[in-house]
Amino acid sequence: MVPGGGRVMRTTIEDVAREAGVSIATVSRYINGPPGVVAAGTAAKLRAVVDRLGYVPNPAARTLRTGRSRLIGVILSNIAHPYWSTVLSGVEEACQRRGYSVIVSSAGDSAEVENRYLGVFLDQRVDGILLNPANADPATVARWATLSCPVITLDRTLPGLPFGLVAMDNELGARLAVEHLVELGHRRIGFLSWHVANLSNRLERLRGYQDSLAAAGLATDPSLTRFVADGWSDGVQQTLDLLHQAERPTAIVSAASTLNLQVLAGVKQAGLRVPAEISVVGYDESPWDSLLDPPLTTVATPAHQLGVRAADRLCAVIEGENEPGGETRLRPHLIVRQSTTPPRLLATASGGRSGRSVSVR
Amino acid sequence: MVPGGGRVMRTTIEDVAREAGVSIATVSRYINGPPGVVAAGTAAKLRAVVDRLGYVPNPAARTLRTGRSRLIGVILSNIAHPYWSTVLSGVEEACQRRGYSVIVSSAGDSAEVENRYLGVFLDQRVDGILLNPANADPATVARWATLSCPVITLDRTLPGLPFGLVAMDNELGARLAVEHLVELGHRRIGFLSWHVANLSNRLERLRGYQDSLAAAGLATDPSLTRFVADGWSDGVQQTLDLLHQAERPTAIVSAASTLNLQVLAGVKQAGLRVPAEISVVGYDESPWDSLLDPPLTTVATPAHQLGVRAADRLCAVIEGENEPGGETRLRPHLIVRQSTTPPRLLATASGGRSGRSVSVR
DNA sequence: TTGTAGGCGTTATCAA
DNA sequence: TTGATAACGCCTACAA
Repeated sequence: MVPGGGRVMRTTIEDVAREAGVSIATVSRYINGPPGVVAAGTAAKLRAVVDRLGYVPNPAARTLRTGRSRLIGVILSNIAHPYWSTVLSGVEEACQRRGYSVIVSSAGDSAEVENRYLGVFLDQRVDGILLNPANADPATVARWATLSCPVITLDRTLPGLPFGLVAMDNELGARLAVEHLVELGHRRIGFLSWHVANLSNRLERLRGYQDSLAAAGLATDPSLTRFVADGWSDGVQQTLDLLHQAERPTAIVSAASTLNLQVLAGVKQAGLRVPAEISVVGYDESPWDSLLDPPLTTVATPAHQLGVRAADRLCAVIEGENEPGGETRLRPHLIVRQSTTPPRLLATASGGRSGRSVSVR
Repeated sequence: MVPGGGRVMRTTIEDVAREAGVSIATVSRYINGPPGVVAAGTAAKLRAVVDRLGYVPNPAARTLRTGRSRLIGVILSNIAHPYWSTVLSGVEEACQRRGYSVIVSSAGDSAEVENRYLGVFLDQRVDGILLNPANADPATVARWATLSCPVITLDRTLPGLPFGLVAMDNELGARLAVEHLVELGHRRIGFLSWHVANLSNRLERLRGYQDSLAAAGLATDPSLTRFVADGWSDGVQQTLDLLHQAERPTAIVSAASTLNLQVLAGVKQAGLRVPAEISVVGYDESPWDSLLDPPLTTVATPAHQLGVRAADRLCAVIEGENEPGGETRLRPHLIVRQSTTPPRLLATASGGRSGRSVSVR
């Protein structure tokens, strides 16, 4: 049987060689070599033939021969989430620019699924991997450690592994939120985070919160920091708990985009109005933040840019232009909308909310 | 130079053959053939060796030989948009299940970019393509027509081409919206669509609107149907125009997820309250619809499911289980929230909004 | 500057 | 039931 089954036969390097009256080696050199390796006249002739025949090298043959596929594997926790789909669009844009194709997968924050995808990608001989790692157990770490292709992790580190990192400046993000609130006059500021679980990005935001409180001369009351378990209900519950304690906070910082709505729901259930009775700062910019009532003040992170930078770095490593390690940090900025205002005490004294509806972008 | 550069050499079919004391042909048969082609004893031995060595066939070599890559190309208008990222997650899920990998691209609704990606995908020898086609000029259509790999279009047809289609039932979607409003007592119902531009999905929604008006015995007043030009401002403007005419509608149907917010903005600019003074029905379910003020009544479309079905059909075609043509339609359903209510006249008579906050899901 | 030739890892034909 | 072997299309060391 003819290999290739019913598929149309594409033109090969041999067709070009025959048509141009040269050897296939010359064609290959013309295609891949630096300009000048083939004589000017030959090159001109080849250019014409390649154009006319529409020749494109067969990537499978090329991969087989060179061991490089020009494929990049991306493993994200959830491609349907706005944050990650934005990151992905950045990755795709950068890879396209550099001539790589992107294979995607959605691992749902499960180390096991992650591992399965890793296998698929390695089997496909991807040239590099972009990974937003789930919480890593030792077995997984061991597996990742033996990888022979470059990996760059997104958002978080994989502790103990020498991979490059492209992430947000999380300490800065938390600090921006806290400083904004402190400036407004808040003294008791709650902080809601997913269970830290040794994940670097969560640790950093927590540290940013604690450090900036300290810098402002405020004590950290442990009861103001809450860690939420996976799922929808616990975030709401923790927010309620936070608000039901004797001396309740006048503001809350949500430390993750996926917690913003839980915090807001908790505040609503507690019967408090935002921002009159409690200020709320969200994390990450979701497309609906400006549509909420009130529009949410939030720490905006450059997700698209993260994707671009990560892909660029990975391609550079693949092409030997760059060392694999090291970290790139992207700076978030604060978007002040209407969910934050001076705390009631001051608000009353100074005439209330009126001055706070300015939108800084 | 050794091919494969610094990459670790993976175990090949030859390693397995040597280790098991058989020929590579036997190994290949064991790997690919139907069970039973190799003797039971040999199979057992091979299973053990394959396991121990962790052998996985090199996809490049396989592709080179068979002409099949187990790669599927997906061209979407915008992977960062919630609708499309949800579709993509469905595609990815189904492909993963069937052992295919997904290459993504975001073409930004430009036929030119679409074409470039098409080239990239063909060069990569994808086994099939999933495409949400932009508005096609004849040249593009001609190019698509000559394709040798199966294509399934998403959401819209590419007129004149025999590709399979997986799309929503758009007529039904528009009908659900109109019937809901008619039931509430509305008689003048506006309809806002992007310029139809010969795109099948837009035409179908328009027809659904017109037909269901007719079925309800209502005349179609052309001034109630508005077509919006690309961009942000025109949708707002058209909504204003619609509302400023002498006998203004009591309800508006937005015919595209990307128009929902423009309609809402226009209504706001016109100084009308939703739903007291005007009812609004949106299209597609965006994650923020339930967070809007008021929460938006909307025609929800099964985006994830669309991706799953499209990928499944494409894989089936690739594997010869299925004919390439034909269409699959997915049924939307209406989610009634609080942006729709009986028109003022009736509302006053019957006690107003109170009864309408039931959420049907 | 160009050509010859070997081999990358598979699958599939043919013969045994 | 198995083995030997010829491609698949390309890149590159080596020779000319």
